[in-house]
Parts: sequence; structure tokens; C-alpha cells
Amino acid sequence: MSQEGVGAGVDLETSLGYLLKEASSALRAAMEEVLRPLGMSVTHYACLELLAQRPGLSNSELARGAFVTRQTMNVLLQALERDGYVTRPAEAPVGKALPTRLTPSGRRSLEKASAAVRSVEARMLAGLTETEQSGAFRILKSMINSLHGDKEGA
Amino acid sequence: MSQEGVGAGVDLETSLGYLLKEASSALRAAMEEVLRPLGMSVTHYACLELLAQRPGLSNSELARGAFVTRQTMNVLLQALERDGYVTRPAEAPVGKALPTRLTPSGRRSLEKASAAVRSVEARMLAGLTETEQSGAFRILKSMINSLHGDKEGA
DNA sequence: CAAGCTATGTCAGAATACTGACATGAGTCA
DNA sequence: TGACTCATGTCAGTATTCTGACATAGCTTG
Repeated sequence: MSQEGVGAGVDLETSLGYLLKEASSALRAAMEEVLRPLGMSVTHYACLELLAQRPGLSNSELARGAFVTRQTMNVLLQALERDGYVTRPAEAPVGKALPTRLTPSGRRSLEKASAAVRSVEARMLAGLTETEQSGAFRILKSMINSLHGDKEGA
Repeated sequence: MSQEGVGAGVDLETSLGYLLKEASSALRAAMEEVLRPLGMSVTHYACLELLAQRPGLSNSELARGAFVTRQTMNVLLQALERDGYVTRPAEAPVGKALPTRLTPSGRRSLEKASAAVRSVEARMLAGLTETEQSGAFRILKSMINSLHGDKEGA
């Protein structure tokens, strides 16, 4: 049922951009599936994982790391703080940035989620050799770099 | 702001899943940037591009192709129909599925958007050889396949 | 010092996408 | 035929994320 080529369109069957979106969508769906039983969303997990690996990140830094706006991250952080997963000082030690840290409860919650997500990533990479994986890493890095540079010709 | 030198255990920096999300996020942002002047969102564009290449797709089929729920696509289609970009028959020729088609207006609108998106994709792929691109294609396909297969043995 | 610029945290409203639910049409199977 | 299952279109409500706006802290520059 797919004939009728339109001139000069983006061929979805061969478009790397479309494939990138499909892969990202599949990864997100798979993560949601394993995180749902743990009562955690993907963004929740991303925030906690970031804090585990880089303690003391501010709201804005977490937002950039999770690829959401700082307003969105702020709402999430308030919920996580209310539920006792993270803590923030009442006053900023310097500037306005409030360094955030995991509580023991948050760390426990993250451990199960982190294991689940790692298993998803392992499944995603099953069938790829080490060489292919490092190739994928380099290629994705190149794509990101090319997209971020606005006027820059690579 | 917390200083750089985030030296310890930055597993996110080596995670292909994280990199995949970053690349997808960068692509989406770049697409939004070029589509905004045309008054079109990414989902909007995806729907029109799908219809250009596969005329007669139903609401549910479009939803799957654009990686959103059929409810979300339904809302979008109603808006596109109201604005005269697509048409759907009042009654289903068979079953309940309503085959959707672009109007001349929708086709015109798509042409500019498609060119803009094509330039973004070209920028993304700048700096990658043909071999690298076909490698990326194969690797992404493998990731998607591995994530979708639930109990699938290799 | 004063002015300008940038980054941050936060509140509020708007846009977007999702989950739940219901009715309908088509195919399957006993 | 009738019951069952599945896919679809659609309405309604909820949830999530975004854009806009404001005040404040720190740095830079004249």
C-alpha cells in the first residue's frame, strides 16, 4: 500500500533521522515498561541517575542533563523533595543555584531502577559487536556535534 | 554553579542509551527550529510527510508512524482537516478506518517543510562517510529490533 | 561605583500528549 | 448463527512539558 512516491520528499524508509526517532521511541517505551512497576517515570529515573553520578547538580544543570526545561525539572524536583528522594539546602551557598543530593531513600529507589534500565540497554545492544558499539558511539557523537553547531560546517 | 571537573563515575558519558536520547533530542530541537517559522510542529510535519509517501493511511496507522497514540493523532488530524490540509471521507469504505489524503494545500505546505527538514538531516550527516551512514542505519535497525523482540532469541 | 549581561529559581498559564472508556466493524471459531 | 477477539475512531479527563514572565545573584565593563 505504499507506492506513489512524492518527489524529493524525505524517504522515511531510508531516513536516518526517522530511524533515530524510532530507536529513541523504542528505547523510551522499553524503559517505561520496566520502570512502571517501580512507580518511576523515565524523567524521574534520569534525574536520580544524574544525581547519583554527579552529586550537587543544580536544578538547571539537571534539566540540561535530562533534556527538559529547567521549569519542568523544577516541578519534578519539588515532587522528589516532597517524597523524600532528594534534598536541597534552604539557601544557596553561592549565587542562586541550589545543589541537590540524593537521600538514602532516593539512592535505594534508584538502585532497582538502575538495574532495570541497564538490562534494557543490554538488550538493546545484544547482537552488536564491540566494534559496532564503539562505531555507534562515535557516529552518534558526530551527529550531535553537527546538529549543535549552527553555522559550522563540519 | 557547581564547578566542572565532574570526574567520577560518569557512566552517562559512555552510555549508548543516553547518547541516543541526546541525539534524538538534538534532532528534534533542530527540526523545531526550522519548522517554527513555517508554523508547523514536528508531529504536524511527520503526519503530512507520512501521508505524502503513503496516501490513504488511517488515523491509527499515522499514529504508529509518528510514534504517538491514536488519540493524539486524532486530535491533530481534526485540526489539519479543519485547516484544509487533509481530507477524510465521511464514511469508511471498509471497516472503521478512514483513509486520509493530503489536499493540494497540504501538499504545498509540506514541500517547504520537507526541504527544511532535509537540510537539517543533511547537516546532521555532514562529516559522516557513506560507509558510516550505512553502518549507522544497520546498527539502529538492530537496536530497534532487539528492543521490540520480547522473548526473541537471537 | 553604576549599568548591562547572563544564569538561576520559581510561579502561572498554555500547549501537547497520554490513559481510560465506549461503541462499532471485521475476522475467527465452535 | 452467536460468542469472542481484535482493531479502529472518538470523547473525556489527566498528566506532562513547554513558553512567558519576574526577581535575584554574580560577573563584566566602562
